[in-house]
Amino acid sequence: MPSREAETAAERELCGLVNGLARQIAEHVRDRSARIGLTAPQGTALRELTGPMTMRELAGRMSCEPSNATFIVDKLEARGLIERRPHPTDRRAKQLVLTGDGEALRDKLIALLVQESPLAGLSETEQGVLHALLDRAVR
Amino acid sequence: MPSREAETAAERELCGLVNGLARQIAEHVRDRSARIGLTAPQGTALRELTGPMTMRELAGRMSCEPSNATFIVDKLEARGLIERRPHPTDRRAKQLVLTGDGEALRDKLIALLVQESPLAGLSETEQGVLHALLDRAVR
DNA sequence: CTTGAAAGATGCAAGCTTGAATTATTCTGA
DNA sequence: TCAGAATAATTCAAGCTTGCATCTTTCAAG
Repeated sequence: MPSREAETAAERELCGLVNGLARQIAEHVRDRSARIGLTAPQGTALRELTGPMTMRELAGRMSCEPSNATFIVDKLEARGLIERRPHPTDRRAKQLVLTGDGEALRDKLIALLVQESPLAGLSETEQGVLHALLDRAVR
Repeated sequence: MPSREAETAAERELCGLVNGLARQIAEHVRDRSARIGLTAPQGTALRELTGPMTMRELAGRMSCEPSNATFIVDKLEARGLIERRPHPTDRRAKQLVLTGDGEALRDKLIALLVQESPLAGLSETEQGVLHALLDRAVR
């Protein structure tokens, strides 16, 4: 039976590993986004725009504050990749919609992101186990 | 056998989970650091200062750029928690050493960080499996 | 020895992120 | 109905992070 001390040390190491992997993933997104002239957060936003959604929904998917989503969407809108439309049923909200250019660039980005994913080192079964564990951890 | 498409979708979801957990860990550090009057990066630096080390080594442990480590160490030094000493064998480098106050505050922080860790939801065996998987992934 | 490449640390500009207001709109209960 | 709470989005200031340029010191090949 490991000591309490060794236990917490292992836990801290585990945190380090999680952060390291997250960092690697972020680096991957940054690299691929740069190839199409976008910053990492801009690329993340484009990736998460799987369909029309509100600012808040996008912020949730990007795991960032709504005010930050505003900042990033401003950039994408200025580039003509996104449109901010009035929400059909809630006048408080905006509905984000990709333009034609936005759609095209998103397809390109997705294709780039698939290549050499940081998780490629794990088999499909391993990814399944990892998924289950993380699901339980973040609960 | 899952389609290529479903496969990449699962992979993307997995990335989201990793980021989510990393975020939760960061939030935990931010919260505990705040209780002793430090920001999250300052707390991380204090936690990683397990002994005398160079700026570069600290940056490596914190997974950040050396220039950022400079910024953060400036703050901790101004607070009297850290000292920058000349490195004993390499005149290019600095040796970071905790002051008495620094040691005391670090102990307090470690004790706080142990409580209700985001990974507490996982059993010890599960943490072991997770550790092995992440190790393979970040390789 | 000496010259050039590399490594440690820092300064700075630019961009990212957060948290705390602010405004507009919707929801809820009396 | 209507006042108050809650929600969507935005603005702004302050702090964080990165990348690049610079300086100093060390290393390595000739």
